Parts: sequence; C-alpha cells; structure tokens
Amino acid sequence: MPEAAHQRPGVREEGDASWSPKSPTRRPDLGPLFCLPSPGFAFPDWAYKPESSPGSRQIQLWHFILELLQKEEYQGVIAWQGDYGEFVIKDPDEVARLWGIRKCKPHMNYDKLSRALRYYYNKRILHKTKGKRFTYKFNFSKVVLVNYPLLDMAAATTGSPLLLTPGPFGGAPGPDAPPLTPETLQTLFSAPRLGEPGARAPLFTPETDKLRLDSPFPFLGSGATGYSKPPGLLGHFGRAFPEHPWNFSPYLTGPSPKLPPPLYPPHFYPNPLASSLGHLPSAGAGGGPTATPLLAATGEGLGPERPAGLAVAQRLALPGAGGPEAALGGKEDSDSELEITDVSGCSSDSDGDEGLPVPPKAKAGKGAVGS
DNA sequence: TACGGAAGTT
DNA sequence: AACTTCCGTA
Repeated sequence: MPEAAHQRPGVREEGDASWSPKSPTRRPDLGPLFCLPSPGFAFPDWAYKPESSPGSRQIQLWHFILELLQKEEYQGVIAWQGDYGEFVIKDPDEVARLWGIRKCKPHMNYDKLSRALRYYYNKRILHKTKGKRFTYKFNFSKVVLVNYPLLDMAAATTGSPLLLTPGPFGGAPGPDAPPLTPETLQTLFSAPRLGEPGARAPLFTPETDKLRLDSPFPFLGSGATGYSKPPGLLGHFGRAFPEHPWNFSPYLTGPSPKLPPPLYPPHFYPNPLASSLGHLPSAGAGGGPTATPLLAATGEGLGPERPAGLAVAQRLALPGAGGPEAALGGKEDSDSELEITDVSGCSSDSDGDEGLPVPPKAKAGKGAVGS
C-alpha cells in the first residue's frame, strides 16, 4: 500500500510496478531485490526493446544471464566457459531461483527456464552446445541487432544490409559463427549520449549518421578459433587475454587507467547524477585504431527495426571511469555482499505466490563445480 | 538431460 | 512478444 509518490520522470513507469523505496541503502547489483519490473539495474532503457513492444519491456532472460555472467559472485553458479560466448550453468537450480526472483516467479525452476532458453534457439540468440551439460552459447550479433536499433539505423542509412565484418579480414561469418564479440557488445552497450554535441559516441557519428563501430576485433576472423573464454566482463578475471596492438584491452575495465571501456551495461542505476556523465571514455576516441566501419548482421532477414537510434540512446554508467559510483562519492565495490533472495517487492497478487517459497538461502554456497 | 508442442499469462 | 507452465517424447 505504500505507493511510491511518483516515479522518476526519466524512468518509465512500468505501469504495474509498485516501486517501494524500502531500502535506503543502494543496491549495487542485481538491484531488483524487489521484484520490480525494471527500475534501476543492469541495462539502460534503450537496451530493452522499444517502447512499442509492451510485452518485452521487462528484463529478458538473456539480459539476466548476461548480467549474472558479468558478476564474479555468480561464477560458481554460471560462468563463461569453453568457446566464445559459451557459458555453463553450473548450478541450474540456483540460476532458476535467481531468475524466478527477478521475475517474481517463485515457482521457476530449471525446467521452465530452460524452456525459455530453448525458445532462443529459433531466435538465434542462443544455441545449445551439444554434448556439454547445461552449456549454451550466445550469438552475440543477434543479441545486439535485436536490441540495438542503432545498428539497424545505420544499415538503413547506408542502404546496405547489416553485415558483420569480422575483423580486418572481412568475410561474413556463418550463421552459427559468433560474429560479434563480447567486446563489441561492450562498445555498443557503452554508447554514450548521442545527442550530446560535446560528447562523441564511440560508435556513431551523428553528423554522418554513419556507424562508427571502430572497435577492433583482433581475435575475430583470424584468431577466433584459438580464442576462448572471452567475455571477461569484470574487472578481474585472473586470466590473460590476447594482447592488442593498440594498448586496447577490451577486457580490462577497471584497472586500466587508460580507457576502461565498460563492458555490457555494468551496473546501471537510474541515477540522476549518472545523467550528468560529461565524458565517456569512448573506445574509439582514446586509442582508437579505428578500423573500417563495422556493421553487424546475422545473415537472416533481420527485420526492419525502427530507426530510432538517436532517440533512445542514453548514457551508461561506467565503473571505474567516473561513473555513477564516482559521482555518487560512494564506493562501487560493494556488490559483493549482494544477496538475492528477497521477493518482498513482488506484488502478492501478481503471481498468487504463496508465503515465501524462496528460502533465504545464501548465494552461491556450493563449492565450485569440479567439472 | 534435452527438445519442442500447446495453452496460458502479462 | 516473451515468457511460464505442463507435458509427451527421445
């Protein structure tokens, strides 16, 4: 009954959302401890489907997966493993539980979650890595295209269909080949405000409306094969990545004082201060080698998305780059103590949830799955 | 364990 | 549209 007086203008009301500002402390990670359909976390508005798609406004499963994948805390539950874009659900029940919490579906389980994942097969967002248990693989290019009209707009503008140019080597990737690297995704996700005259989008040049995705793909095309376990999205992965000619480590995000190209939308809080992000370490601008304009495509008839790129573009919070954390003056490394078991934000009627089906189980408590 | 049809929900 | 729920099949 404690209705929120009013939502932030910038954040669109979810209509049914009953956001209750119960927690004074800010929630760093999977913010939605309160099963809110959307406010504050993970992906900026534009990362979600266009407004015209009412049914797709809530977080999508693959967003969520990416989100978990991005966080170290969950490496015991789900993690990148194997080929490029490949990930393993080490603890299916836990992932399902977390997903259920996020969606306010107390009865979620891996069986259901996996059904949803299977629907992604046809959508080309995901596919199964046969033979490997609980292992799936992202088709990043699709992921991007589906959600980033910018690219499509670029395509529309240039009049050419979106084509992914895997690195400087050209050549269209096969339908199953992972054409887009997580790094690219990164770049895309970190697209700053495009309407800003002062700031320049890393992948877009408003003046020409040309796609300017100049993020290099050192390992795509050529070294793609020998490359595995890439999506190092966090600041530290304790692993070495291939080196890049241009001191550009797509993986580095925190430590790198130079340009910390944010990965996927890190923690994106609907923070007013974040809006004032004046500068963004555009990947291209800094040490940008700037290769050829990059276009992405899946080869399949990626329908005509609406060219609303500019309108939807927003800034992203960049961790370790004067992002919201810095702006807030708060520390940003507080995401470790996150606990996702709270469903108190779920409207009791929305799901007819019984009392509290979600046990106050601690997070990834299971030892690493010694696969 | 994985797949996909069918119907239901938001 | 994007799941969620249920289920028969392999």
